[in-house]
Amino acid sequence: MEKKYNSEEEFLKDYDSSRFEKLSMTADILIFSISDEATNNYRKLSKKHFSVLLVKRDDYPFKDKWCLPGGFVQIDEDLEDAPKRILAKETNIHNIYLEQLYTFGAVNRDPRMRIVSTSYMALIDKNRLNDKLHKNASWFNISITEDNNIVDICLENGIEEIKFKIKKTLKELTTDRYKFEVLENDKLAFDHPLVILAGIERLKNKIEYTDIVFNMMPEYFTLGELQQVYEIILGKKLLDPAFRRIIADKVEKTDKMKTGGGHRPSVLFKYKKH
Amino acid sequence: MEKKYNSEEEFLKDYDSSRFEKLSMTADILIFSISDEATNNYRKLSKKHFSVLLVKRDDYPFKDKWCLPGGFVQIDEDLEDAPKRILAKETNIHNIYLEQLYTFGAVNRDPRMRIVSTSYMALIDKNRLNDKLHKNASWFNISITEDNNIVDICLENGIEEIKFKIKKTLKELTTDRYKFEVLENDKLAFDHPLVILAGIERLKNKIEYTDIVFNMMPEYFTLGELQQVYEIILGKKLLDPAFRRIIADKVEKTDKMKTGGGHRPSVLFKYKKH
DNA sequence: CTAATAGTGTCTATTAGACAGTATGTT
DNA sequence: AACATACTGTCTAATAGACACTATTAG
Repeated sequence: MEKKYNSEEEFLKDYDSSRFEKLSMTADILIFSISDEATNNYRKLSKKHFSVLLVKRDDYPFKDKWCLPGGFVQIDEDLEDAPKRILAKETNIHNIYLEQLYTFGAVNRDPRMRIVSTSYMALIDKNRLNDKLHKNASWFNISITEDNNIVDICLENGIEEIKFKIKKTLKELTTDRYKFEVLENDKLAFDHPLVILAGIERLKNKIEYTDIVFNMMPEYFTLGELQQVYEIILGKKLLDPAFRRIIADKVEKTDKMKTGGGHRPSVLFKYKKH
Repeated sequence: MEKKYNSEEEFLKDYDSSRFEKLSMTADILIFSISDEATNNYRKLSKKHFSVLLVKRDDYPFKDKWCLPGGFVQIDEDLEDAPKRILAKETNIHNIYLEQLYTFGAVNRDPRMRIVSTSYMALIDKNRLNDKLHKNASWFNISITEDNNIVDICLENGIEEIKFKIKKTLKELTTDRYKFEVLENDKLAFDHPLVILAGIERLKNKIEYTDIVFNMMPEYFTLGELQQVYEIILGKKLLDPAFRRIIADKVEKTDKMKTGGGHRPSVLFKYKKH
């Protein structure tokens, strides 16, 4: 029989916080951005890639594998402050777009002990980064194909290639939710393949009904560049007039132009808030 | 200087899991359903309500306040199994729609100690529940109004009324994300006002592009009933022909009819998977 | 007959998709 | 001149919104 208390204070004074075995939490961050690939044809636009920042692990566990930037949530730190702290360490930018993605908590997801991880998605404009990357960090371009509910993801940074496959199976009857299962993965630590996929899907989805893309754009951009970004994230070509109609009220014409491309110059636009 | 290890096994054997102070986790579940309100006019359809299951707290902390069903995540239990276990205890239904909502982790959200809580949203058809509710549990009808970024929510179960207000403030520059702040709240424990709002918003959003509503519908229903459910969740009237066009390929006509309403009988439909 | 809901036809307005055409810089 | 991209006009198809009308039952 439990003891009876007369007030909240009395109860709290007596509370045994070790009644349940405690666990650790980490925060992992998917930092997404857009990369430019130089072209050898002076006329052509530089090809854009959608990329994610990974860190090579120096230490155990998963030594020499790649993982998302992350770290332990401190006992006196709000959950959402952990990714902010890590982001500040990893980049030198302030005011970064950050949103909570999903909390992963399989019992054996970490070999050290029970660790639950809340993942976050951050979107940045790489150009603001002025090369202050952490020494083990590297941008990987993402390519993704899906066939018959098997998702193939390939990440490459010019030196190394990371490939993995994830199987999606319909979980419940009346839902759009899937169960995700990692089929092949040599080079990524933890359950990070799942986190990466979750982030890509969230972004793909949100780009259609929010303005989050602009977090990855420089201050001034051409509509062609913006369209390219939409195209690589959505994974499909868009028709120019339709695209321009849709984003017309999200952008603002400036009096600047982008010239020097071996073709007609393009007007530079700015993001315009609602 | 850290010790150097030669293998993952060696490292793990030596790993000190108490390097960071650990914390506890709970899972809270928003169980949503649709309630019928009896009418005194034999002709009229019974009014439908959108409702949430709350539990009155018998013990400290927050003794005598209402809260969401929830409990501690066990050390040897997958995160997503915790809400399933709690749901099984609270209801007698299997195969319930369950989706992870958000993880709340403010340092002082629980007066006992550091507790991070992952919230889940469950959708059920109350009719399958055959009255096996937990003794302290009760269904509350939800009404919600928003004015000038202040959300007013009122929950009532026929006996008691729970009112609270939440202020939404735009957080970041280029996003749709808000910061939520509870302004008034006497009767709900913890940060559960925030959890409830997060759930309502998620559902409101998802009802438009998924089939989740059908998790709250009985096997056979009329299109009028289905439309009523859409209307209370979206908080607006819909036009019949438009509604029927939209859900046409999600439902299947049966040869059953619903009669006895003092008006033209209605064909009963079933959910049809894509 | 009447109140109340069920269910459909159709017109219009808006939005999305497609294609063709014109414009203009660099080498 | 020619290449590559920028940008626009317009036709058509599909979708959403609105309204009016018919149908059918219990009391």
